Amino acid sequence: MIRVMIAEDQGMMRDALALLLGMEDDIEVVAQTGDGEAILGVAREARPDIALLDVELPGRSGLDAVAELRRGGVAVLVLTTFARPGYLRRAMESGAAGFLVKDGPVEELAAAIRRVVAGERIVDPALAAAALTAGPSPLTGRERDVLAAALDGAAVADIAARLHLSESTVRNHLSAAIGKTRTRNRIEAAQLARDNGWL
Amino acid sequence: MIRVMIAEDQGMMRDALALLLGMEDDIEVVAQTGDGEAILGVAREARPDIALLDVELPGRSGLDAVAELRRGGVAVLVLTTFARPGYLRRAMESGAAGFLVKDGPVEELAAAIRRVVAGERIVDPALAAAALTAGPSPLTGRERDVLAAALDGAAVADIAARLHLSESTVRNHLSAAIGKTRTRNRIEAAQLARDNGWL
DNA sequence: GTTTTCCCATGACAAATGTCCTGGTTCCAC
DNA sequence: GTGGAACCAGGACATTTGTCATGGGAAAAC
Repeated sequence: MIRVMIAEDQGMMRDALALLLGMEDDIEVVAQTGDGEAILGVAREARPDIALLDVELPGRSGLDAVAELRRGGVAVLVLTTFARPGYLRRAMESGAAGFLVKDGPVEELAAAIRRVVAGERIVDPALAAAALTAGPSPLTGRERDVLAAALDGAAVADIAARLHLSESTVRNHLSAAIGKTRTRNRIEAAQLARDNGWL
Repeated sequence: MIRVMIAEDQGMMRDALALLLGMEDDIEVVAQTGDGEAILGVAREARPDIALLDVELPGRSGLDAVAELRRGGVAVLVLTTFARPGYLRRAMESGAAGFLVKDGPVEELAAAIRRVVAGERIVDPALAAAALTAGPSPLTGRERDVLAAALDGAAVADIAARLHLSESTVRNHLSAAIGKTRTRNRIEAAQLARDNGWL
């Protein structure tokens, strides 16, 4: 019996996946949560063989929990809406055993779970190619911070205050990020970075 | 037997919903599509009693299809990830019989379908309140266009070219939109408008 | 037939943004 | 211990953005 836990914030999707997986003879859903913060605690409690993690979760990204779950002997299958190369890269670097996009048919899911438990690694081939061509993030830590803060339309002064920096420094980081992403302003830069999973 | 069609772009969600609804004794899933353009054609073919429509679909928003389905005698239940007041408003004004957010448990879905078929209207109370307090969109048609074009970080010159306007006109529309939304720049204005479902 | 609203457009101005330069610090790698 | 990279900061400058005043045309409302 394969013990599975599910971390997914959309209630309807979470329930549906749990019900469907529960119908498989060799799979048992032992825990569910919609909260990123709760993942590790729930896993410690339920001791699953494998965890199904969404990337975008309230509280804490599923990606942040991968390494720790791995250390606890739990295999991780990352499940996401967005096919972002940087997500795949981070998931794999943290030791995830598989990366699945929610676009595919449900049958893929149970199959992927079985293959992961059997020791295989699962990756969408098209996405893997994209991750390789896009390369790793060219951004430095601070550039990342500044872009993330710029994403919602904050002015330079706001960003500076939020990060405890001078306005000059913020503008320098922004300019560098715009240059590296070959975009024309902070917004394009921030959105490109987000879409590549660099934030 | 209630004949249901599903328009939803996430394959896994679509399959899962179809399977779950198919397990109900009185519900039969007669058609599925992941393409907004295809909704009307599929509905004509399958002649469902009720259509489950996602808002964000490739090709065409589910909201655009509501009025026409309604005219064809098909009840519409709008199902969306995002609880945006403007979506609810538009759905209801186009004649949708219900509006459900994907956050809730799956049991809600079958129940909502039965109630809609019985002639009731289904609305999330919290969301209805938000829609009422937020009021209708204050934006004029052109302001809407300009904000939508600004959403991805385009410069004034780009927007002007895209909409065949002068740069001055674009700046005037943007300024008006910023004023109406009580935001501080085009980005905040565009994001607020998007989050309210005004685009 | 007048008022209102929306649309388009200009010009002028202040403010914010993006670029480039300089120069300082720390930390790591070779 | 030297070079490189990341970090912080300031100043100067051109460009872009946002605001405001003004005015004309079209359509709908009264």
